[in-house]
Amino acid sequence: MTKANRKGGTTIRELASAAGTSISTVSFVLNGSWRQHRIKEATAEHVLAVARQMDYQPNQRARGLRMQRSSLAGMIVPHHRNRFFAGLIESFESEARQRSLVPIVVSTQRDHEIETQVVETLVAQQVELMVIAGVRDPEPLNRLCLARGVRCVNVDLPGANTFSVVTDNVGGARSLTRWLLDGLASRERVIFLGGRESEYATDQRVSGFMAECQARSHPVEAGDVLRCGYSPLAAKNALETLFAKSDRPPSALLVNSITAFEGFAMFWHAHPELVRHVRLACFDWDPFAACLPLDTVMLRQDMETMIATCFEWFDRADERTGEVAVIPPRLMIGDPSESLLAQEAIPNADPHQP
Amino acid sequence: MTKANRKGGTTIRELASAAGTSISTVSFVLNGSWRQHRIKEATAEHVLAVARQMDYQPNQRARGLRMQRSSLAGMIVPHHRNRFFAGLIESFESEARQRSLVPIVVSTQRDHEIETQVVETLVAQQVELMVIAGVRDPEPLNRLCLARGVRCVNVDLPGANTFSVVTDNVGGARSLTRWLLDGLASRERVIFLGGRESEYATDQRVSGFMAECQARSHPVEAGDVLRCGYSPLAAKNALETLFAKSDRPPSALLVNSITAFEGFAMFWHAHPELVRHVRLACFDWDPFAACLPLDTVMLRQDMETMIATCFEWFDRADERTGEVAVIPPRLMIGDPSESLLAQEAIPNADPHQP
DNA sequence: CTGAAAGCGCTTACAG
DNA sequence: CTGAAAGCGCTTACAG
Repeated sequence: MTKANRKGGTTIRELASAAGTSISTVSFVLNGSWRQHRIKEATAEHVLAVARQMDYQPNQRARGLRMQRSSLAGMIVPHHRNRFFAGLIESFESEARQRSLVPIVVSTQRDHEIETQVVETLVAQQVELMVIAGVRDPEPLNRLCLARGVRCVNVDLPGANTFSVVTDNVGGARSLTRWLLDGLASRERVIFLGGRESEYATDQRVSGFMAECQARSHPVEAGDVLRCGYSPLAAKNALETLFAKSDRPPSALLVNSITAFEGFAMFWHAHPELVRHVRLACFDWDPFAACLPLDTVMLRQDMETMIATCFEWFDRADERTGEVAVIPPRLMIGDPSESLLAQEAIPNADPHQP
Repeated sequence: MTKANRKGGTTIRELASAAGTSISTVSFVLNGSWRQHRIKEATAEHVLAVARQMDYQPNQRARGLRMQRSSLAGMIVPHHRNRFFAGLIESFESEARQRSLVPIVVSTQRDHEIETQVVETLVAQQVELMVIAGVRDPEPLNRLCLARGVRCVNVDLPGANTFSVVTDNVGGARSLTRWLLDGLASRERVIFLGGRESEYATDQRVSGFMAECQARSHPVEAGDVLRCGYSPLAAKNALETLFAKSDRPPSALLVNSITAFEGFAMFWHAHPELVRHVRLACFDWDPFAACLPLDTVMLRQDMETMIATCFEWFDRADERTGEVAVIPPRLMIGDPSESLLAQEAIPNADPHQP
């Protein structure tokens, strides 16, 4: 009957008095446990009707306080600007919603300060689970979570003190390299471009690259692996240097990550003639990148399965501390539309633990 | 001294007893109001020390319940898969954080059911403000917010019952069209591609397109405006039809939105020869799209200013119901790197209210 | 200078 | 079949 309060809407107390019953009865009815409490069907229906009429929504914060659960699911990512993280986020949201959790995704700009601050905030909100994606050093963050009893999993870059889920970096890099080397003469040069020094994902991908070259007896020299970082500009500059001073320009390029590929695109835009006949492989996927009129193969990480694997782990109560689940990616060749893509499974994606 | 509890860490009660003082004192000290309560400096320091030692973090849910504020800031977006929404999200996060609010961004897949459900959930969490971005019909959602006293603003698509912030669609479309028509003979055909029938943004952009054509006395026929929707496939199909049956193929193309541009890229990938010499303009921006070796101009919406305008409105307490703030976008010509871009302001971005 | 107490809006034994 | 009461972890008048 009464209009909603100045703030936050109707309370259960107001609802109870409007329905002419006690607070407990309302609570039982609303939470569906009224049969067990042998509440009259008529009473239940009446309460429900009044609730609807007053447009009652329980205050989740009070509910959470009392029940010691928040119904919140937390996730941090470096940013939102590529398909890999966008895909992780959307999968996360969908899995969270399926479990009636409100997904809270926050980006942290790869800044350790912000990462720490955001994780602390989310933990203080008592999120029920936490996904930590794309963080270089997840272990301090894992500790923050675990200290307050929040289960967390690392995605993309693993950590020793909880469960982690990563792409099959070695297998993926091998497949890309295999494709690059096909039909390449052994004197033709193949380059690995992008990624960081002493970083898990790059280490793995370089080792896949090297392994495949070795298997094909394709020579690789020290200067052929350019870990110039992930930024577009750094990749572009590395390419400038490479093509400027080399008497033996590369015939094939394995680009590590879509951001480095952005740098390649910039270089190509500036010097189209230099890279016209270079074979290209990229460890990541983007619909526009896939449309560039170049001989390109891209690799799409399986974000859906990665996130599903996280939630499977959340759902079960088992430990698996330090374990790493390895998810095979997919090669994307040919038609640039995601749905219509020629997909090729990565063979023998053998799980391995660091 | 004591280790954190099984769940949720130390409580203020535990902290008080460990510090040998009362709960109130602890609370005053922690919230910085201890000077006003004339608490001894020594006591304050001691409490702080113990808090640090026990790694105390106040339970935000209890705090929020008591103080009637959540410290949460809500936002909904259709998805995370393009730079426009990614930019809006990152700006939103940054503005929210500057105000000590936890940003909660949830994507809703342009599905009205999900939109409603998510807004209800966020409102039930008593978010302190709400940004509703890219929603076709924001008014029911506005009502949900307002009914519970949550201030909300619409971004991208306006609504009548609150404040809204949109890009200068008319001015932006005019600038793109002006660029397209430059040097085009009047018998050469120019096409508007993408967007929906009877949708605010498309209506505005089409009217900007028509206005500029008229101003230049460039003829436009009925079949030259193809509102085929936003999906890549729809755009691709529209292009197939256009180029198949037309005896007079288009010389210039204004593509409405980056998703429609994806469809163009697919078409181009399939029929490179057909569009080699077509001038291209796109109402949106993407770094890879900007690298395509085509004669292209892109328009970058000013996400930062759009979100800043929302927060300015949140900060002040004024009404401005039904008002629409119009934010000028920027033309992006030439160098594909975002930071190095040749930027050109859109002239006379005159605010207009629907 | 500090503490005991009420109360934010819920849930859930417990008593009848 | 239903209600009164305790308590989740905080903040803040109020009393001393």
